[in-house]
Amino acid sequence: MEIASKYDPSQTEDKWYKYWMEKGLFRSVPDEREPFTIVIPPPNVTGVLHMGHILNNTIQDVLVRRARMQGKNALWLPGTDHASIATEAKVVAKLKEDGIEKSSLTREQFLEHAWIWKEKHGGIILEQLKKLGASCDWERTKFTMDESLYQSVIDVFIDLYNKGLIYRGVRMVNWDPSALTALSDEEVIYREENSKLYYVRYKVEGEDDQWVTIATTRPETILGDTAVCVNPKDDRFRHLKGKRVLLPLLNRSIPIIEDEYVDMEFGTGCLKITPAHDINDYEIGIRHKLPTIDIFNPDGTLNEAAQLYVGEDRMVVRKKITADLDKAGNLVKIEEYKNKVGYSERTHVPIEPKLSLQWFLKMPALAKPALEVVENDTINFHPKKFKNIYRHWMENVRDWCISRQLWWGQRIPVYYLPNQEMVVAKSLEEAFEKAKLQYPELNDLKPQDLKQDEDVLDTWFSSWLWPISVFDGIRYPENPDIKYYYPTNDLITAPEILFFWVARMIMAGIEYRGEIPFKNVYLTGIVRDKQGRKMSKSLGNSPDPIELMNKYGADGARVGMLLTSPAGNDLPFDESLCEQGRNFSNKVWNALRLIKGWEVDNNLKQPDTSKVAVEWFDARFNESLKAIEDNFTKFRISDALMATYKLIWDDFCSWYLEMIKPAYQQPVDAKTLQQTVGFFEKLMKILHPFMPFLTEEIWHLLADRDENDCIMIARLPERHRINHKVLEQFNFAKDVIIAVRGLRNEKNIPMKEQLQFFVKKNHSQQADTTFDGLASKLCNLAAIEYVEEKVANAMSFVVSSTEFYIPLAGVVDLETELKKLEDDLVYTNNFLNSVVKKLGNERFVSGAPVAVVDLERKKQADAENKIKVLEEQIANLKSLTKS
RNA sequence: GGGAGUUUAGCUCAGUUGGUUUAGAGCAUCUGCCUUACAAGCAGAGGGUCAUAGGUUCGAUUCCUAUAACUCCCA
Repeated sequence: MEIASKYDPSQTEDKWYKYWMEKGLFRSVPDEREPFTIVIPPPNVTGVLHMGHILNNTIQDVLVRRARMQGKNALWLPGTDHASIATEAKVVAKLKEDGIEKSSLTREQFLEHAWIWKEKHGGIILEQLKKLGASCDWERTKFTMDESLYQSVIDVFIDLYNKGLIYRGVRMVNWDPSALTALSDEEVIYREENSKLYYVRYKVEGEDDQWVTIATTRPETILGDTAVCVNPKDDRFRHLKGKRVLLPLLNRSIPIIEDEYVDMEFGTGCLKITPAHDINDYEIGIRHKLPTIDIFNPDGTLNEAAQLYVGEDRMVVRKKITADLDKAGNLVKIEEYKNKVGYSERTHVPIEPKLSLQWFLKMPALAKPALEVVENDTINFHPKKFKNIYRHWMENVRDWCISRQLWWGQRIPVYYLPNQEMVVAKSLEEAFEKAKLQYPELNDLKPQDLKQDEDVLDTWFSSWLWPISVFDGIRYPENPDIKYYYPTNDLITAPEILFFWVARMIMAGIEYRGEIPFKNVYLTGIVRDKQGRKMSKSLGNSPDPIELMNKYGADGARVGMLLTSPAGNDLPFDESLCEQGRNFSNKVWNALRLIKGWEVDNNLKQPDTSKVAVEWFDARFNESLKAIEDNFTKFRISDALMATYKLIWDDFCSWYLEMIKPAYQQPVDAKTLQQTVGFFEKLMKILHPFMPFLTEEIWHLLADRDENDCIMIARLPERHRINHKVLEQFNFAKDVIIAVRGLRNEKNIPMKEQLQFFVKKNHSQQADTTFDGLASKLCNLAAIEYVEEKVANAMSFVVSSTEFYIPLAGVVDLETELKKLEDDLVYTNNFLNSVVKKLGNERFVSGAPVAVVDLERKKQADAENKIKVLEEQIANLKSLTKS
């Protein structure tokens, strides 16, 4: 069979994915095996695949494929998130393009459009994940607005309301005047801006020509001022205590109050207080029982309460009021000023702090057990450092604002009655029945008198149930799926949403299952570009993952992402990483080519060299396997991959295959071939979770297999005892081989030229000839001869305290040889000194553990032996140069 | 302003309760090779005052304190 010299992923990847799907290999149903479950962090329906998804989903696929190959019943459950605000913004924009205003539609009409949009665009990411090789059980794909998940959210709202944990209250929220909704803090982006600081003077009431000057970045909010505040320690304003000032333009009388909050150094040390439009002012307002005057309409224009500029936009008013203040003689000066302004992540308009009636969930009682399970390591974070951050947040947790002024999402199941009361119920019918019972005085109440709350719930209020609701465990807590798959095993997500999502899932898990939702949380790094900026679509600094996969193969891209992404560390992405992944694919591919290219001779006996090679590689394999397994238990995925990479590239390809490779056009013996194919299969199994496509292709090329015999459902190799002796023997031989190669390199001796080779053991050490045959083969030595005397006219080197000689008349340069030996001697002497110093220290010898002292003694003996040999050689060479 | 974290080779990172040859890996760099699996390759080499200053200890990259720089979170 002809095998191309370059591996071509486009010939294999789609083919095998289709094959796995057809065979139903991703499917999981409960059975008697141990389950292994991962639920996907559901991507937004608005999204397209970006580099963060590639990283995150590759890690999940690695873990789930490995678990499957360990014989567990592995389920990776996929799905998407309805992403309230992002999706609604997209749909609104799309409608606008078609000439439709959202305000012209009813709620039902709008939702119809939204569902059409979702059906069309919602599955893009999941389709793209298939190209990555994601081994999800697609038959179980869920969406946070599916009927069962929607109803679970409503049930939970009602339950928490009945438990007294949900309440309605006034709070300062981040208001998006364009989307007309409250935003969570994480949906606000702060940008440093060049703005202006306006100095405005207020006249002191009842005084002739006394003024107080304040500094503000937002002069338009003056119309909502209800006080002026100074620091009680500030002597400059002592005389103003108890007085009042007149608001410019309106001449409203407001008090001068004192509060420690005021920074005496900033501006004039005198602060205007607008409780309705600034979070700090709001808190001062509460402390001093100030009235609040809300001067803005929801869309950012001024309302009647402002008295002036009514109906005009806040940005326009800022210009107008500045001019009017100037005209009225109130404007003192304007300074250039840099400050941070919050913008809406979705609509990019400046957010407006706004007082608003919202629904809240009380957090402290939910947070307490959720902190405990992390503190006592029932749930483990990887890396551990996130435990501190988590604790800090959970100890300072604030109530959760769960309402959003949107249509796309789970509508709040609260119904308002004509008598200003409300009932909470699953449906209008139920609410109606409840209302009649609770308020019999409303005797002619009709269903249409009930008005359901217009708002929907925060998207996180549905995703915090995800690990339960995907198995319908809220509505049917005893169903077989939830009982089998919950709690899930590992959650892979980004640190940015540790609080908003992870913490809340833990709370929901404990509240509704009495059990944690997952055992391990692996926090990935953030994918950044070379300048350290987060990769994002808006910056346009992200490569298209699909093109990346086309260019380097999905396997190559997966390896590229994993290689330099230790948990929790940011990953400055570089395409060359994927190139490295592709190169590795090709290396593995060519190992296959080599093996498949050999003729087998069944009459041939296995050479001793191959027998030794097999013994060594078996030991090396088990040694690496131990390290890889260890890395996996610690969630050090990139280290596990690197260990696998080196085992294959360095140990298998560079050493083992060279050891057993038959001479050109010579056949290989059957036993060696069979053992080598066995090794290759084991290596492919270990590699499979990282590079699923390549390994499946090779699996089927290595042997004729039954159509159901796929590597993705094969069992991982078992680890056997490690033969440490052969590893030590090899390490010595390896040093010798590298030294010979170095000499060839240095002296320009081609590989073809065979070398004479002499070995002189010292200090009555016995020669170990186990690897002699392999050394001869790999270095092209004529023979290895053991001698008692030094060899003259030869190049030489020392490994440990054994001398090696390669006689080569003409090329030996005594001066260089001498220099090399002397350098080596200096190094070894320095080393010996450090050891001797340590051992000469009385308190070290008596204080350090015996094993440590013994080790130092052995180092000393080794170094002394080597020094003796080096000194002899130097003396010998010196006598030659003289003569 | 409060809290957390980071600082080890040109880059990205390991370094597991302080001792495992005067610190390791991958990539990059340099040198020599188109050697009949692979130039997406082979063989070899160089490269670090472990951020700085103190302290504890027989011994510190590792523990403590201070300083500096950067990052993130909260306000």
